[in-house]
Amino acid sequence: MVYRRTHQVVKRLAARRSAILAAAREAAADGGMAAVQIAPVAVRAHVAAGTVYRYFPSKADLISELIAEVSRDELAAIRRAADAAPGPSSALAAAVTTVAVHVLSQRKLAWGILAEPVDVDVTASRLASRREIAGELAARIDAAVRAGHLPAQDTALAATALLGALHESLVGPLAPDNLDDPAKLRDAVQTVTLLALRAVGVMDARARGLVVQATTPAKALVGA
Amino acid sequence: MVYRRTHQVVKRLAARRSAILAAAREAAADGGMAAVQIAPVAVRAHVAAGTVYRYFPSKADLISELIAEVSRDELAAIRRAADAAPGPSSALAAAVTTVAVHVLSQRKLAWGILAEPVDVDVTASRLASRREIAGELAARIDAAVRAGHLPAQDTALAATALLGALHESLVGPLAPDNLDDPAKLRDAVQTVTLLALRAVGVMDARARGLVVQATTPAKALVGA
DNA sequence: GCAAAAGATGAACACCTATTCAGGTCGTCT
DNA sequence: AGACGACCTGAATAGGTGTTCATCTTTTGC
Repeated sequence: MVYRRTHQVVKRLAARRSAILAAAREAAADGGMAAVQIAPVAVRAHVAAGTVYRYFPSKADLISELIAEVSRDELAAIRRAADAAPGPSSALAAAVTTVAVHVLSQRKLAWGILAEPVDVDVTASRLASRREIAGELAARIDAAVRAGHLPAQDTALAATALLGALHESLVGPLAPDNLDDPAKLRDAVQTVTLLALRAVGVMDARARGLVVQATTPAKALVGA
Repeated sequence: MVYRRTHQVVKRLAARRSAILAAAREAAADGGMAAVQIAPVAVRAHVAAGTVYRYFPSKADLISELIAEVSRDELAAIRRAADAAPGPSSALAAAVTTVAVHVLSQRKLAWGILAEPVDVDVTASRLASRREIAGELAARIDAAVRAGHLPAQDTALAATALLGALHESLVGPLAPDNLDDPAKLRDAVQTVTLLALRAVGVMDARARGLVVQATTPAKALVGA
């Protein structure tokens, strides 16, 4: 006798898996990674603790997938914003702004994905996540360099530095804590974007223009 | 009968305390914060595990003091380098270079102090540490702004961003791993310093000059 | 409808390291 | 020297959470 999964069952299994991941994401979004514990996540997903282990070999795998998922979304958003820009410099500005906005709109989640201490080893997926995002930024910087808008430089290092600057200043422990006010929030995004653009060699005056352009379509996101 | 500590005993107690802290620092320097465990640290310091608790109420306190100590050293080095510079812009460049060099010369320790996951809560001392260093950088940026060398800006945010950029690009997970070669190491320091100076508004050409100036006295440190 | 297989359950287990504390040693005062 | 207090020791404890597994429930194939 050969047992075969019914289509319905396949769907239910997939749904459960998603539910568990979603539960983990919710937990992370509102309590940081520390809140991503097997038992509470299981409760949120309406399953038993043991069930989690039928879908993820270990907590480390669960968190790794969570990181990968968030990272994928982030990357897609960056590409979308950058591709919609009229030129390489605008694209870079848009990419930077997108990172800033996303990070700010989900601070706890971002902090958890990026740097919050976790009891299991998730360095590999964090590394992959950073590599993806930094890689995209590097590509945009490179495009601007090739277009002659920026001086030649080590784009990989520059991209990494930009990410560090964005993260530390917006969700790091020294990040201003009064960013609930949308106006301040937008200011922060603009300030940091300006810093980032100048860092890679955009002249001050031009950078200011790019920042304003890039922030305009992102305003809606900030509100969200 | 009133028991009084002999001078000799006072000295021995102080020495033990230092020994424990030093042991913790060594452990962190060669295995990261994860290696700072009570038992191994006690062994390194030639005392019993229980003795550690006669000097530090808890592991969190031990690590907090470790962070504070390293941070103090770092701050002193930054001030020394900056004060020795001929002008505000040079001072800023020197400060940034110093941070970069220090961080690179003790990567594991720096990573541990800054961001490595720890099982106890050390957010307070990490925060204090960042505040001190960022504050110093902010002061240097401010001086350059007042001297008319830089555009007006949110110096606190800028300082934070610079720190983030330095840390992420030099000791973060994406940091190049081939920095054992002194030449590459110097290149990395220069590249990042250049980025940082441009970020706060130093013009490209001038920034390049400042970087070279600032790196010259720091060469010796890089070798160390 | 029924047997066999897959899936789900959740209480019990395992593990790891910070922390404690009863007992021993050393230093201080008379 | 003797007695008392301070200090040190390190094996035992504690506590919290990821993981397992015997048992129950649901689904499949005939």
